[in-house]
Amino acid sequence: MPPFVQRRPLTSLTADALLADIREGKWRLGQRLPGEATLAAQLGVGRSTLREAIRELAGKGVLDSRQGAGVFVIATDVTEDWDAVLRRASVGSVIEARMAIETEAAALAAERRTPADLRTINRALGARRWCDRDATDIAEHVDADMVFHRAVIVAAHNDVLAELFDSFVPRVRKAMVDMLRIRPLDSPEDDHTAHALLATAIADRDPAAAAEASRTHLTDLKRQFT
Amino acid sequence: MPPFVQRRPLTSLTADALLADIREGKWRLGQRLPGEATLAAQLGVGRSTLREAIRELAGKGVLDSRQGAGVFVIATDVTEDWDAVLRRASVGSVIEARMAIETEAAALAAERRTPADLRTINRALGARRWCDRDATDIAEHVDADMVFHRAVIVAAHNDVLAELFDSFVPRVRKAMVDMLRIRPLDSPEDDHTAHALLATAIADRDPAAAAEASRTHLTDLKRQFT
DNA sequence: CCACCCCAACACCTCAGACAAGCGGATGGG
DNA sequence: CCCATCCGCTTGTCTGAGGTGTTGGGGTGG
Repeated sequence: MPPFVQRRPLTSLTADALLADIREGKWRLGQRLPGEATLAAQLGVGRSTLREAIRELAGKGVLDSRQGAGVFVIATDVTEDWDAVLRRASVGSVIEARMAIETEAAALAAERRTPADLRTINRALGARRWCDRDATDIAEHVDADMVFHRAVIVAAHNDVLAELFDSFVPRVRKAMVDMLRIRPLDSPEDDHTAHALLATAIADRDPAAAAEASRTHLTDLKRQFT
Repeated sequence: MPPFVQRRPLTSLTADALLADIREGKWRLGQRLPGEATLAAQLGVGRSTLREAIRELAGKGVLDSRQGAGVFVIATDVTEDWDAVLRRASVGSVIEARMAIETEAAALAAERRTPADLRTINRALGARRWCDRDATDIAEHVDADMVFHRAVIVAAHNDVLAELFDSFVPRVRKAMVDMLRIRPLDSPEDDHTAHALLATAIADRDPAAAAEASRTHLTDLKRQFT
């Protein structure tokens, strides 16, 4: 019997069916799915179609297929959209989270920074200062600031912290641009000094000072937002 | 660290190659990609392989293919699946990130905790102790531990930190269960004392002590994993 | 009895080819 | 100028074949 008319590709429908089965616990977390041939026959689709459906779920992080072993469930649900959380949260909450990440990263960076990391940080610091004095575009200021902070995070050599920071960038960037448009920094010179202090602490391999410098800077930042 | 180059399915490599091309702007947002046959020839892979790579990127929300029309770029960057990052990251990195979040949250909790928060924390602490002494299932121990730590995070009254912690739970939970199965805690009593110390610091509204207690506990934890 | 090695069955991976289904521009009639 | 139709190109789906990696069981030596 030919299938009913369907506007959506069979691949997509198959992926939905599989996800529904996984959600209702037909196959548990970490468990192996039936073989391609078996599953394709059960669902009444061709092997290619099933394979593409599996790929789609693999892209979503639900399935993982290992050659020779089988296809395994690695998540029972699609993860919540992280951007949505950040949009919903207040600026204060985001800065607090940023403080948690950046102070820790600053301390780690002081311990782990390589000469190359140091060069990147100092170059970013220089660009940042140049922007402070000459550039007129506020967005450019903020971007230069982000580049510097990201260089610090990278020097910590921790992928999780780096990824967290990257998630925060768009939200923080927008908030900072909006704020600076309304009320510019009281003292650009002090702002630069705070950043230079952080860079120096990292160069000196002084974790405590680096964390301290990062914390005071972000505390000031938060005060401006409230 | 795992080997830098490891045998990966051609499908996955192809998906990465496409994503790299998109990121560097070879094809712009909303633009149509070359036809499957053309692209497959260019990349030197079979059409099925290319199709599965496209399907994988479609699952990530980067590409969208419409029958008869072509394949289109619908996002130039992939909001990296958070779970995927945590799976790929080392346990050490995850614990370091956890340290960043929990020490900050502990300090905030000490300032903001309500009487209700305190009750929840103490109840979780009690359940945790009970598990230490009577329960036999390792997973039950770990779950009780997670409940306690989550109660602390909730007391910080910061949605972003709470959401971050929740993202970490599955990964950390699995790692802890695996580890405890191989090598149980040296001293369950000391472990309980460390947690009780944290609860007391929060009750006393002492941010520095709370952060300190949280940090020492997680440092010990990290030591066991390395 | 245990530890180790070997191998065959099984699983996914990759390719090639064929035909169906759908979109979009070109075409030609009104 | 408008619109219905046609045709070329694109993706969708299926099938069959051969390749590669994993796993677990049986045989062997200690």
